[in-house]
Amino acid sequence: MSVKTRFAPSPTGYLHVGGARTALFSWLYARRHGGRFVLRIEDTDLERSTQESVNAILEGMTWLGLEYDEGPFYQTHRFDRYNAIIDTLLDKGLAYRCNCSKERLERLREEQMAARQKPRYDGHCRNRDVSPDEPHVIRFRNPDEGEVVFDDLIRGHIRVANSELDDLIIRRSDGSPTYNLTVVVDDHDMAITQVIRGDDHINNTPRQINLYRALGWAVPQFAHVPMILGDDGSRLSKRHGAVSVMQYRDDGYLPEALLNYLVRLGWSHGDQEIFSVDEMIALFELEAVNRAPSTFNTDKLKWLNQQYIMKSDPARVAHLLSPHLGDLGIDPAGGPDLVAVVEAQRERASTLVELAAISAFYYRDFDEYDAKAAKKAFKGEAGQALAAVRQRLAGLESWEREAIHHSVAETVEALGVGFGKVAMPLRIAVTGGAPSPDLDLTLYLVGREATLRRIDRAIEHIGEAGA
RNA sequence: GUCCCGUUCAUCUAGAGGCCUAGGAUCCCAGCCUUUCACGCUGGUUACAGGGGUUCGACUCCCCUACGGGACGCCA
Repeated sequence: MSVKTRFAPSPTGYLHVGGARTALFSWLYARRHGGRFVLRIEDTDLERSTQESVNAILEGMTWLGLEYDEGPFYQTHRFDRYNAIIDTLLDKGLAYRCNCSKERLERLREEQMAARQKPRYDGHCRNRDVSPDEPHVIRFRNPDEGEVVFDDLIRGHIRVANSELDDLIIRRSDGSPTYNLTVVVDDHDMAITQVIRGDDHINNTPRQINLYRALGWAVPQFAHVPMILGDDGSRLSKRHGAVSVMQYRDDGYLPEALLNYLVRLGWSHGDQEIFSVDEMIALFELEAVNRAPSTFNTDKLKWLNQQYIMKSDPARVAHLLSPHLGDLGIDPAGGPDLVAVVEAQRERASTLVELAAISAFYYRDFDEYDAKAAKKAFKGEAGQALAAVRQRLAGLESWEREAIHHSVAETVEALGVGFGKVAMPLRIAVTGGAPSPDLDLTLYLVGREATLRRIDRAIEHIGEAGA
């Protein structure tokens, strides 16, 4: 049977990093085995599901490049199918109507807790033959005896006694089907071969297996991936900072960097840290996924992001950088070639937001000098050095790196000082103190006009400070 | 409370009984490189949760304890 996996989020919020990793693992498994990947929207909770959330999830999947082969399917479009299955179960006596009041259920629960027992429905309505005409829910008749055993592809052998389970509700009193029923019907109907999902579902699995059996369906394989924790060891949530995948785009991360970070969170292939998407596909194994939950670490994500900024095609980085420059009010079209700027600055930033910030000076005069850098550079004979080098730069026939370099070198020689005495003030004068590459390259990219203008400004600044 | 699952450096992880005086990566520290900042390079600090077994030998197997997480919804 050919492999088919799925990602089945409920649209009650944005796509968060935990869901994204589950989707990634599922997607990788399908790609690795030449199978198909399905996207299914589990929107049976009419109260909380929203179209905005569906859009946000779709947008996140697209940004990460997790393209699906089928779907998105919506469970709300399949109610007839679910109801048909429920009716079958009812006819066969494998499900029954229950009209227990919330009060009774609440009391039962409290009694069981008090008696140090696991709260579970007591089967009160199993043989009461509740009329279809009165308000009721439908419960699945879970087996009383025996146990459910399954081999989780990640967790291994798991066994749960049926006595631990109870008769779960499969249709609400408003007539809508519930999760545990719909997920089974869908995974069966869509011929899912490996159910890869978060391990918060591990306790649901035995119930679902009982449903498969009652319906006479083949049980798929399961793989429960551990969850992602925040830096305080609790389940990752908004209070830990960015959890929305799209937030990472806005914060200047490349999708492939996030993907690489996510794939290494809970999975490994020896000592390898950097994986292209093709490598992930070629090497991914569910068997190598860790059983323990892991903590999200932004420092490592940043390092990976920097690696990708440094090694990716500069034209692509430039393309992704543009909107971040736009956020700063900069239109790169009005200055040096953005690709050249990216090549010059790329190893100095760990996010595109940082890259934009340290590259702004190529496109516009900065507001003020970095205090520390200015203090260090604009002292002693800095003014004279700047004036001297300005003269040479102004007289250059062509504005080329080599010529610029010679101008600086000649100034250094003429003044009989160390290289830094000229280079430092010049660099700060032109960049304001922002991280920058070789001086000649920096000046070349900034251009003659802006360079000379900024040198004059620095000389003036030094004069004011000295006076 | 009951059940399920988990536990190697601060963090992500390697380790499938001897290869382990536990390896890699991030972070941190020191040094080198250097006209700034980085990148890069070199080195350093730091871990098998605890206790019992099994074994000639245990990070690896078993048990208990502790700690952590999850589930126990007419949520998914």
